[in-house]
Amino acid sequence: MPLLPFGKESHLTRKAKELTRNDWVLAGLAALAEGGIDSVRVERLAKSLNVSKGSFYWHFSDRSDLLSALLDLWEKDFTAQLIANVASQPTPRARLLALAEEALDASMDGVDVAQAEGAFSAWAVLDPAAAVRVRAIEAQRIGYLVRELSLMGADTAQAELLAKGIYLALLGVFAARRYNPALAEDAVFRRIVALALDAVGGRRR
Amino acid sequence: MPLLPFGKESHLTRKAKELTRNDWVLAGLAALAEGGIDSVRVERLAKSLNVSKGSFYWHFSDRSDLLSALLDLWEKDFTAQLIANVASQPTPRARLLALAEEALDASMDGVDVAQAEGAFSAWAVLDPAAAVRVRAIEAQRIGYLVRELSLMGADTAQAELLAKGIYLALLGVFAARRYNPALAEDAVFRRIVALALDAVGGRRR
DNA sequence: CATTGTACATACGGTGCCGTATGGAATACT
DNA sequence: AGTATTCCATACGGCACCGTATGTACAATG
Repeated sequence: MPLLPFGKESHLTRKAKELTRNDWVLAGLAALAEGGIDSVRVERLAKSLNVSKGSFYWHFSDRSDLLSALLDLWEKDFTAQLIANVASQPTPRARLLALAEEALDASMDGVDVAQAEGAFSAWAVLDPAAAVRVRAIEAQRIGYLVRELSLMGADTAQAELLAKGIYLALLGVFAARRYNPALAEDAVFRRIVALALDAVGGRRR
Repeated sequence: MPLLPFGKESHLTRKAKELTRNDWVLAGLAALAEGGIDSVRVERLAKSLNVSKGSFYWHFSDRSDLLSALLDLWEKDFTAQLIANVASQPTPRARLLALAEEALDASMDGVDVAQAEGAFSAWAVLDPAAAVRVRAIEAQRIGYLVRELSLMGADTAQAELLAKGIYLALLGVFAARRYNPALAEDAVFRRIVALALDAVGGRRR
C-alpha cells in the first residue's frame, strides 16, 4: 500500500533502479493520455519501463488494479487542486477565468492533462466502473462552477445551464485537441467562457 | 464494389437471407456507436449477424476495408444531408437553430447518430487515417457555420470563433452523452447556440 | 553467515482476434 | 444437364495480451 516502502533507504542503498507502484501509475497515465485506455497494457508498459511483467504483478494484483489507481490519481490530484489554485483570486469572475486558463494549460509529470482528460472521458464510455468515478469528478467540477456563477448573481437554473455549457465546451476542447488541434484553439474556449460570464454578470464593454 | 450485385433478383429469388456488403457496414456502424471502434471486430460482427467470418472476408478484403466503408458512409450520408435539410429555412438564424435540433436528434437505421459521432471522434484520436477523414468532414461543418454566421453580420474572425465554439460544445455533447447523459442535456447546447447567435445578431428580448 | 523478504525475470497455458486456405451448397448460365 | 459463380462454413497458423507459477539476485536482518 505505501507508495515508498520505507522512505529513507529505498532508491539509494538499493540497486537504485527499482520501480515503485507509483512509477507504474505514472507510466500508465502517460500511456492513457497518449493512446487511450486500450494502450494501457501491462506488457507494453513493462517494455516501456525496461522491465518484465513480473515486476508489474508484484506491485499490482492485476490490470484493473492499475486502472483503479489511475482513477484514484485523477480524483485526488486534479479537480480539487485546480480549484484550490484559483481561490486567491478576488472575484468569482476572476476565479473562473483563471480556472479556464488552468484547464487549458495543466500538465503533470510531463503528461498533458488535457490529453489525459479526453482519454478519461473516452474511457468512461467503454467502462461503466470508470464512468461512475468520472461522473463523480465531473459533478464536483460542475458544482464548483455553479457556486461561482451563483455568486455572480445567476439563479439556480441559469447557473446550472451555463456551468454545464462551459464544461461541455471544455470536453469538446479536450476531445478535439487529440485529433484536430486547429479546432480546439484556446481562444475559442475563452470566447465561450466570456459569453457565459457576460450572460450572468451583465455585458462588459 | 456494387452494394447490391444486380438489384432485381438478389434477396428474393435467392435464399432470402444472404448478406450484402452494406449489411456489414450497418452492423459495423451500430457496433461503433455502441462500443467504439474497438468493438468493430469481424468475428464479433459475424456472431451478431449469425454468420461466419467466411462471409465477411468475401465482402471485404480485410478489417480496414470495413473501417474505410464506415468513413465513406459517414462522409456521404451525414453533414451534407443535414445541411440540405435546413436549407428551406428562411433566415441564417433559423437554419442554424434547425441544424442544432437536427444534430441533437439525428438517427440512422436505428443507430443514434450522436453516439456514433462521439465514437468517430474517439476513433480519430487513435487512428491517423481516420483523423484525416474526420477533420475533412468537420471542416465542411465548420465552414457552413461560418458562412451562415457571416450572413448574420459577423466578421470573419468573429464567425470562425463562434462556429468553432458551437461545434466544440456539440463535440462535448456527443462525448458526454455516452457516459454522463445528465451533463449533455439538449437545453445546455441550445443555450450555447443562443449565446453565440446573440453575440453576432444582436441581443434578442 | 545463514535466513528471510524484496523486486524482479522467465516460462507456460489460455483467450480473442486476424487473415488465409479450402471445401461445399445453392443459384445462374449455356 | 453440366459448369461456373456466388456466398458462406470450417479449419488452420499466428500474434498480442492476460494471469500464474516458479526461479533468482540482492538487500536487510538477526
